[in-house]
Amino acid sequence: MEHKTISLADQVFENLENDILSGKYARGELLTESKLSLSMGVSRTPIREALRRLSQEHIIEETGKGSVVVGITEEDLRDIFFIRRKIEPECAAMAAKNRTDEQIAKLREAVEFQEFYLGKKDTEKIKLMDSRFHETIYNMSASTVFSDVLVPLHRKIQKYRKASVSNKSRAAASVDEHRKIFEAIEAGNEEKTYELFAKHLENAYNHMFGKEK
Amino acid sequence: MEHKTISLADQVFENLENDILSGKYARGELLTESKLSLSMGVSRTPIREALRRLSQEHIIEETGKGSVVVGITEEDLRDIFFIRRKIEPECAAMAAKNRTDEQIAKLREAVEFQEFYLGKKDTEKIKLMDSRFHETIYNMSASTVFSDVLVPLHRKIQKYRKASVSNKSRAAASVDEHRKIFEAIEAGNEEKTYELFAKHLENAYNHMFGKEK
DNA sequence: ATCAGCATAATTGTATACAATTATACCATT
DNA sequence: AATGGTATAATTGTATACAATTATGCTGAT
Repeated sequence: MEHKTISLADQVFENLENDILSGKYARGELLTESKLSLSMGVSRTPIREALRRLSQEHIIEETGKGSVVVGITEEDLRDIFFIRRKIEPECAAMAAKNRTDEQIAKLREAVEFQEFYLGKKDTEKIKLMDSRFHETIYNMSASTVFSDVLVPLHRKIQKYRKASVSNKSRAAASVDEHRKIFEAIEAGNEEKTYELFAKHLENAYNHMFGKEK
Repeated sequence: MEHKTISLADQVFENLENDILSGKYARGELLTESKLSLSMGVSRTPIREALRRLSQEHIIEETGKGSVVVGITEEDLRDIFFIRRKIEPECAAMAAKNRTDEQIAKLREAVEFQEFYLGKKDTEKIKLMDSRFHETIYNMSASTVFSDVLVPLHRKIQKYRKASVSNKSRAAASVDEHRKIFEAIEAGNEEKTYELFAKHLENAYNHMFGKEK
């Protein structure tokens, strides 16, 4: 049993990020440390920490007198996809190059779980495994720079309520693409990984915004 | 006089980031909150806040028992340049599109100061104005996503001690390129801005790592 | 001499107390 | 009624106190 205890600050961050990106807290709403402290039942210290992290990721904006909820706009979504399409295929290719057995196992597991939950039509779990798939690849690249850039971008997209991958057809296709990407990474085929990944992101983009560009 | 008072936490962050990226604190060194608190003469609270931010940018790594200095490696530099070359020209093109008079004025000022300090051979000031030039462009893009990604990347490069733009020939060429980029942005010419910027980054990269790739 | 175990110290995590700043509301004056 | 000023309250910034965990070193037994 080596259960890593998660700090209150981390939990608060998780909850707040979720509540904001999922729309529970509306854009423009004002959050204060005291009220959050009261409503969440923890002291201001962990609250402050979480707010600072959210502020750094531009999910809220600290005004000096409360924090205003910013959330994420459709324009943000487009920018995020633009950046991901420009750099994430390269990151995946690096993963194919630097892969370790342990990471390959973890990636395979993410794919297999996605296939399993696809059958169950459990979209929440599918999204969870989607995060694991992509973040595992970020780690496999062995580049903290790529990881630091891509993790927050992916998290924002992932949790955005409108970005529901609930559309069944896309979900199935997406999982299928993950399977093929996984195989390319496992085989260490950098070029193929790059191309499959670029196509994967293009498809996701087109599905989200429509074919017309 | 509306001097925005800078919080202790911000100052601590600035100082620590500088000390780490400039090499004062060596890679692998262990920082503890108590010692920093003592040596900097402030309580642990602002220290913690600064450490968290540094950790989020992977400049240090929190181990649960002190924070290990990570700094920035040459591999990081390459990754940063890769990403910048992929997305920063687009950001500059957006700046050319969304420019405002006020921002144009600020950008012009940055270029003119650089030209002035180039004559004075004041490399520190040149670097400072280089930061202002690039960060102004990030702001002009009016995209928080691009800005959030690019600002930390540029800061890391900027402060890296080996990345001294002290080489006179490159400094002169760089300032000249800034001037031309500024003119393209002022004119609102997106395509030209994109191309000039791409070339600017390519030149900076080649100067730092040598032509061979 | 070596190793186990326990006491001690060092460190982070959290809560609370206090300071400083800023908004707000109320009251008095015109 | 409008305005200005002042007291009050709300909020963040900082410091400190306390809790919990973990490393460290010492002591004693074999």
